[in-house]
Amino acid sequence: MQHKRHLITAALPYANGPIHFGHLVGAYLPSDVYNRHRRLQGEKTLFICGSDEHGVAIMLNAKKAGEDYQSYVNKWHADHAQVFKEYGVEFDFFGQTSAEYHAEETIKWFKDLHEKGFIEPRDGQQLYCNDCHNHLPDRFVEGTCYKCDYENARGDECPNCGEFIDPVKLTNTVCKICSSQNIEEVTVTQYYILLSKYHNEYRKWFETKKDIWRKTVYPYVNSLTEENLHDRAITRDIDWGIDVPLPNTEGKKLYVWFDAPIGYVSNTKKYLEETGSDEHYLKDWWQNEDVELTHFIGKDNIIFHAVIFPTMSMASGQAKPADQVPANQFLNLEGKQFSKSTGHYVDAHEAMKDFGQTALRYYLLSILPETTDSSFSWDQMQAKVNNELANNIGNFLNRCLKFTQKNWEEGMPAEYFNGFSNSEHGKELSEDVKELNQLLDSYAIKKGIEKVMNIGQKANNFFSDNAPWAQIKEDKDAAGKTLAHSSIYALVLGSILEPFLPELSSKILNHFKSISSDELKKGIYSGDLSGLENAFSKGLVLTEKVEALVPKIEDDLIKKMYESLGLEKS
RNA sequence: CGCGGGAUGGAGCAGUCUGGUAGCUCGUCGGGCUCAUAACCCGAAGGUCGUCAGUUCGAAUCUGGCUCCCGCAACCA
Repeated sequence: MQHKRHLITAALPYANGPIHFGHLVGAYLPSDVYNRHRRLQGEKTLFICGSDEHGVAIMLNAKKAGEDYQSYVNKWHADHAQVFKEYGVEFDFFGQTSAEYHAEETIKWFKDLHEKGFIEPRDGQQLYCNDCHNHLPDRFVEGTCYKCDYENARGDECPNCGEFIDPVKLTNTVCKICSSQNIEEVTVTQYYILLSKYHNEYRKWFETKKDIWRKTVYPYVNSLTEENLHDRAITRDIDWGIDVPLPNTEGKKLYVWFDAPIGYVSNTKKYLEETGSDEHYLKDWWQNEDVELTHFIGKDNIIFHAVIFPTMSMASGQAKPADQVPANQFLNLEGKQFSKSTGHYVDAHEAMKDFGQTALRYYLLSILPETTDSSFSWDQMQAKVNNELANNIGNFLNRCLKFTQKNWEEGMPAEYFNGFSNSEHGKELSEDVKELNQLLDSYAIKKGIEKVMNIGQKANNFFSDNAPWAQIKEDKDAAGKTLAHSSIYALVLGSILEPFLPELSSKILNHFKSISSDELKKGIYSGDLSGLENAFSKGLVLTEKVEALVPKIEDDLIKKMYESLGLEKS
């Protein structure tokens, strides 16, 4: 089925700390590339994100920072918005789950699921700290394992024997919030979402994804859901979050992971309202079968986007389930995990100041962990940016544009541009661009940017093989034709770089602004070069000053990066 | 024996579903060119595809065991 609309979401960043390269490669850069790609194909897209602002972790850190919850999350929300701006990640809307409009939407979902019999209260045993007065979920306690007597068993799993721990059975239990041992077991009533009731319907839908979803996603979800779906508590006894919309539930809030994914929906609604659109967020988007819904996430979020949210959506009838969940693996830094606390960490804002958007987007996109965990290395970033981006693409543009400008100051005549689209090179270029489209259609973003580099290499080869510097001594028209056709390569490169490196793309296309049109751009992007001869019917005059488009990364800067990590440059 | 993914020339990765001369980018070495950001072009060296066993005429690819790395919901974002 050919989709006409694309609803694209990127994982809601948790408003509890900085966004680093791992988050960018996991969800934000690939979703941005995909969104720009679909837009350039002329398809209608909606790219939605927002801050995820509830949950116990935020409460603890806000308290630690001595701030009230709202201003704490607002601060991180603003910081994240700034990172996205710097890295050129352009959401149509970036909302907040602490906002009133989000609570309204979430309550609607809760009531709907409740009325349809998918939510019910259950009594359960829970630990409560009498010193800091917190209910203690499993990750907030430690104790002695009741199976192997290991003393530092976590509340969810014993690292020694691998047993899945029931936290109320631990002995010598310690509160991880305040280190108190004054912990008691209390009986609490929480509301559960009965995912198990929807197991058959879920599997029926899920099994249609067998040959569509990535092999890092489908087998994993399959193993989690084959037997049954676990009912999950979706309320908590805390004082930050959305109130449970039922009588006699004072002090209970909705669990953060219940409301967070609904944020995609509420933010869509808010966006359409704010922009004065006459579209309806459900009928035109979330319930529209002609919409392709894609969730870009990291592998840690698979269960929520591939199991729980689709089930909530289908069971409530509020929304269609995801079409695609192209989850990415993780990114390491110089072979080890990013860790802010140990300083093995790179601040995304600082990196942007030093390297700029084009270099960072290029390197990060070229190491997207689409199939396996990958590693960020400053040495490799320097090598790849300098050798591939600057020397290949950057230098090609420079040599092509400078040569043209120097020898055809008043412009190149139209006839030089004729014949390219039907030539061997033109046909090959057209095929390559079509292949690029297919790669991006199927979420192969890393292969996509490799394809673009490959096209750049071919452009360089075309230039070198024809040697216009030699041609011009014998036959200026032949040299002119080489340069005109090279300019076409430059124009095409500028167009197809747009999803990946929007800043570089617009610098390239700026040289061609006299001949560009939306129609031509769309044609080129789809691999149809037939509009070129008409576009160049008045020839080409390069009026912009030609400068090095991709500056190289100097050794000193890389050395500085290694020093700030406390590592020797290898 | 909980589940899923991964292990491929110096580095980073593709190829594994659908078995048949091991591929890409970077790095290294040799040559060419000089329009260009000391750049570009051509060529070469370098891998028993984690390990052990099996199936097969033939295995990176299929099967089984093992080792190491990453991740993992069931009131934790």
